Amino acid sequence: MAGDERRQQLLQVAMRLFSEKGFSGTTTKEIAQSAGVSEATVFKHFSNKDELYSAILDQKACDRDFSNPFEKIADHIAAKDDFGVFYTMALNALDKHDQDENFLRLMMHSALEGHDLARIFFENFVFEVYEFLGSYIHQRQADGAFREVEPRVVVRSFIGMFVHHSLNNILWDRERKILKISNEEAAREFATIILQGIKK
Amino acid sequence: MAGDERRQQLLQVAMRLFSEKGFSGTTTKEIAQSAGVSEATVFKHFSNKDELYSAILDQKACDRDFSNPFEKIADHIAAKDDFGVFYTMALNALDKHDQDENFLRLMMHSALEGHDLARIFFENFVFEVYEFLGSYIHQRQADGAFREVEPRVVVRSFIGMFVHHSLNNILWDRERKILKISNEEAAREFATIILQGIKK
DNA sequence: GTCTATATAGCGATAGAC
DNA sequence: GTCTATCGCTATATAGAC
Repeated sequence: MAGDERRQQLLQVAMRLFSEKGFSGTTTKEIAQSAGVSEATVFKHFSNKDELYSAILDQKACDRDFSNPFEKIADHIAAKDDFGVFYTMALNALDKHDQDENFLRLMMHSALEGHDLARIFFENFVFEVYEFLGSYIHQRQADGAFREVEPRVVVRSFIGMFVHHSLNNILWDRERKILKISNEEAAREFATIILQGIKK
Repeated sequence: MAGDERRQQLLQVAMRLFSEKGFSGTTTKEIAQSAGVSEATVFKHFSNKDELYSAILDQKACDRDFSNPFEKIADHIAAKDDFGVFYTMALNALDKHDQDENFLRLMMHSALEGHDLARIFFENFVFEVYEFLGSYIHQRQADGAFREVEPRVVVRSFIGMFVHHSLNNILWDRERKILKISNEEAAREFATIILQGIKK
């Protein structure tokens, strides 16, 4: 296998294992075995275990997916389509969490372990969401459409709904037995609750 | 130090370390050093590392704190004081998360690592909250006070707000710089949003 | 109840052949 | 680019003295 190809494969495998068992809970031996190579090969591609995490970070940091939601809701923002803004935001996140199940786990592990991965994600993406959505809420308050609440509290409440929902699905309810609901329905309910909750 | 006393001390130390670094990220040596004893002493009190986790589980499982919120909101339930129910619920959780910062971290680590601790907590406590609060919402829908929404979706949305808020505080905003808000204010906002969000 | 000393195994990482 | 073999270290756990 070509160098770059192998490197990518190892990154994928490491990402999956780190997301399942955390950094300290994953051994280089497991990574090697899951990739079907020897441990020595792993260390030829990444000089040490930490570098594997850094490589994941580099890859995720460059991932333009993070800026996607803003593009997706730009039209709704411009049209002051409140429901469209919140619904699209939630649905986009829920779908992303479903499509890449490991992502949330990886972030949670990283956050708890104090690794940079989650911090970077937070500073580069979550922070932007607060700014972006917060300023929209502020604007709609000026319009007289929303009541006076600290916009960041609203953003936190809203993000809490769908992040917690995804975490529940991943951690306890993978088969969706406790709460059988599609992402579309969930996004609709969350958007409806938050909008009704802050409207004037 | 007496056997029971030492045992309790070791449990406290282990709980703190597990919550900070997870189970696999914590060494028995660290536990011993933090408690000011030798490793051998740790293994005299707990025959192996896993038993330390089990002992924590036993202790937490017996913790009657978990049933507290229901008692605290019983009056509000009886009086159909909607705001009181949701406000007290949220404030109680936020205060508990503040008072025992390690608790949420321990639960998250445990959940991600697939240990029993979080599962037991979920089945014995969280599940009850869904039942309890869910049936109250159902009742208030029958009263015509709340609109028709799946009660469990409402419960999930609401729990999501304050759990996510606590997680944010613990993981990123320990100094409360990003969102400076007291637990009382937060609980009030969350309760207001959810109530306005589901009222008829 | 606690210690020092030690056993055993697994971890991250390297050397050197192919 | 990959392997086998191996190193040094640390982790869990035990033995046995005090």
